[in-house]
Amino acid sequence: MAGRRRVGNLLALAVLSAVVERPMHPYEMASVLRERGKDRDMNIKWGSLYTVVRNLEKHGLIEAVESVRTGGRPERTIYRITDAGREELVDWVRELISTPEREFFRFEAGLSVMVVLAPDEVMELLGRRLSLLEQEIAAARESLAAFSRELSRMLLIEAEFDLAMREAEAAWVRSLLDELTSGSMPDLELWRKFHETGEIPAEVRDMAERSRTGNQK
Amino acid sequence: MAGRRRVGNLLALAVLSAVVERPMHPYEMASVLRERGKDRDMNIKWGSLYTVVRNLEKHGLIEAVESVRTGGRPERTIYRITDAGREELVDWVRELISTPEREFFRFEAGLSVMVVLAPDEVMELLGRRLSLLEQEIAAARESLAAFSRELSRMLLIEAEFDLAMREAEAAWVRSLLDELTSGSMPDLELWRKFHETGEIPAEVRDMAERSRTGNQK
DNA sequence: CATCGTATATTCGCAAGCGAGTACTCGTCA
DNA sequence: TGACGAGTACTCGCTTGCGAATATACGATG
Repeated sequence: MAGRRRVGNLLALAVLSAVVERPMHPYEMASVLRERGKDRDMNIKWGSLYTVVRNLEKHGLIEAVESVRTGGRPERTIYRITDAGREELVDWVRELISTPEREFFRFEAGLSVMVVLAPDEVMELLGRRLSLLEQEIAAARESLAAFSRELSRMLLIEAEFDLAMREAEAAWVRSLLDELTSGSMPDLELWRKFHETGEIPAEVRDMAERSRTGNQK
Repeated sequence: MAGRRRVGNLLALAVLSAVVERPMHPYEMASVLRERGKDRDMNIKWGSLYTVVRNLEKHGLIEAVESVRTGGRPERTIYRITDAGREELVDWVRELISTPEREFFRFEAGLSVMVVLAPDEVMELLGRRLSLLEQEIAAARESLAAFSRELSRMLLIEAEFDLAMREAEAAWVRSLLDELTSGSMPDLELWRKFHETGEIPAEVRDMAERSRTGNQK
């Protein structure tokens, strides 16, 4: 999965951002990252931690400093970041911030095959989505407000972004739902017919077949 | 990766949505899906096609009908959807539409570690992102308009969603950039200092350490 | 009719990812 | 004092994902 990154997993970014402050052993990285809520910003699976650390070492981005044994615990290997690692970290962050990447929302996949359901069911499902979204937004807003009282905004910027995206999604769903329920969405009757008749409309499919070429990106 | 889905890869959803119309062999599924632009709605890697098809068969969601040989071409196995497959398809779409799932934007990961860069650099990078986003949006808008001329809106709904999300992102970035350049973002001076001094501020980190608990979800 | 490019159709093998398991330690509460 | 639960620290092994390779057919072109 590397792409241009030698270790592609975002957990590697998190690890680098931890060891850049001081040398640590893997379990400590996990604690630090958890404490800072990084597992909420990235999709971190702790099962991958040791694999990722090993790969980072293999590529010279971090290096083992020493192995200490405290009490009877298993031996812990302490890693520190290398110059190459520091460079990778900075370069990676630059890229993540400066370069928009196509995100594939699971919702989008759902929308793109929604015609397998009846329109009325879709409306109901969208309604459910909207109300769940609203709940989440309320909770997120509240928790953000709570944190803001003791934390600089700059450290909460990701949470603000996340909130903004959810609000945008909710707004979009709301407007789609309006169009569907008010009946102002074109071809809605056609769609409904398919589901009473049974199957997919040759005419529309043909249209689809025809034009699909030369899209952006 | 399955979760509750027996075959977790979204390519499996696409495959099901293709074979629900008529039996096909794998390569034909690929052509059909490509033609319909499904590879733009989901993050499809064609290298996974045969693995996914095999897994779908293994779980009884599709089944082989026959193997035909046309000319000297390699033998093609034709699959049709089963009742279980139809059920899975419908249920999956229901879930995708009704249940919002936390998406992990790569940008968010970047934001969450942006403090490793100097504030002025971040502003520059955000500027670059914004202009790239604007280009993409313009292109997407244009291509959507082109398609709309010959295609029902309902078949372009995903593209509309995608566009809306990008617009929301652009708006958010623009407003962040404004706050940073106008200097209205709090603690900006503190941040700048770190980078002249050299390192991360104990005070702020401590704040961070303290409060992180009981977030939403 | 030799050649070349494009479409057809699939296989292979490595490596990444990660859920689940292991094993030990320490504090505490009865 | 011994049992228990929570935390510490890591390992294992299966599965999935996917880039790259393979091999043949077909039509166009010189």
